[in-house]
Amino acid sequence: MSTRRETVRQALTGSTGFRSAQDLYADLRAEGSKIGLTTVYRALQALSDSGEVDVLRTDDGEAVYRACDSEQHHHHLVCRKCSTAVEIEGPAVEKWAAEVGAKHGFTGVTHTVEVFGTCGDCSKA
Amino acid sequence: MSTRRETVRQALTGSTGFRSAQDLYADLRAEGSKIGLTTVYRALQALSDSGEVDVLRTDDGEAVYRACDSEQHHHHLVCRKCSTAVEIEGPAVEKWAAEVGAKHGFTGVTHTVEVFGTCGDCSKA
DNA sequence: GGAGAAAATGAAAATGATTGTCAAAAAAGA
DNA sequence: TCTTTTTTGACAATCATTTTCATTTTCTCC
Repeated sequence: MSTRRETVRQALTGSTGFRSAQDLYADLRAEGSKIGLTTVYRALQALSDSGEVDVLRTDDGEAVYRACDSEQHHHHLVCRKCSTAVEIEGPAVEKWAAEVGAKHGFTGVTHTVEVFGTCGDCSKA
Repeated sequence: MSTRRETVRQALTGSTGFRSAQDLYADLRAEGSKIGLTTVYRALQALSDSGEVDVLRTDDGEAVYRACDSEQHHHHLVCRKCSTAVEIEGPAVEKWAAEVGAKHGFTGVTHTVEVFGTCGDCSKA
């Protein structure tokens, strides 16, 4: 468990929203850390491989990460302005995805579900 | 309606799966077309802007496109081996997404839902 | 049909996120 | 402490996508 990985994990934990590697790197440098960009990428890679953080892709293909509270399978309600996210669950969706996959003869069925919108705070502004 | 855009549209229509710009470009060149890569990108951009084709991102961030039969809102069941896709609908999911968004005070709620798996043909092989 | 304006095209350069390389620095073991 | 292993980070390399810009094609009006 390297120090750097821990640094990145904490930077992520301190945020409620999804953050990009570049973004986190800029923040860490801004607050005085001498961490390198490569290391930030490696830490995020390791953290997502181990399932400690969730990853998703923005519309323009950039990978963004989040340290979620729940260890279990869940989805997100993400603000498209400030990227704040709420962890959500949808048992019905899980079942539906599995069924529709099986119905068409697919095996090893998984799914991605993300809900986007403008959060209450951003809606006011 | 330019000729080139029509060329790209047809190339897409001839495929049941999601295709990347690079991929389509290679195919078109292989079959003798003198089209340029830039034009393929521009055509796909225009087609997706007008809603004529659907776009999604692969795990590694590459944009892939598909000419779907349905003009209406729908989702996809995509084979992760051959990328063949089946258009699917899930009224329950639509409702759930809208509700969960509203419950947390989000406005302008949209969602992305994709189901992945290995299709019957690829499962055999 | 032809001249000129506007839109489309494509080659090549630029961009930007992400990954690979490799030598130096830090941590772990003995 | 000395050696081995792991981690780190500067820099270069990749690769999809976008920009730029000059050329070609299409449109439009005469």
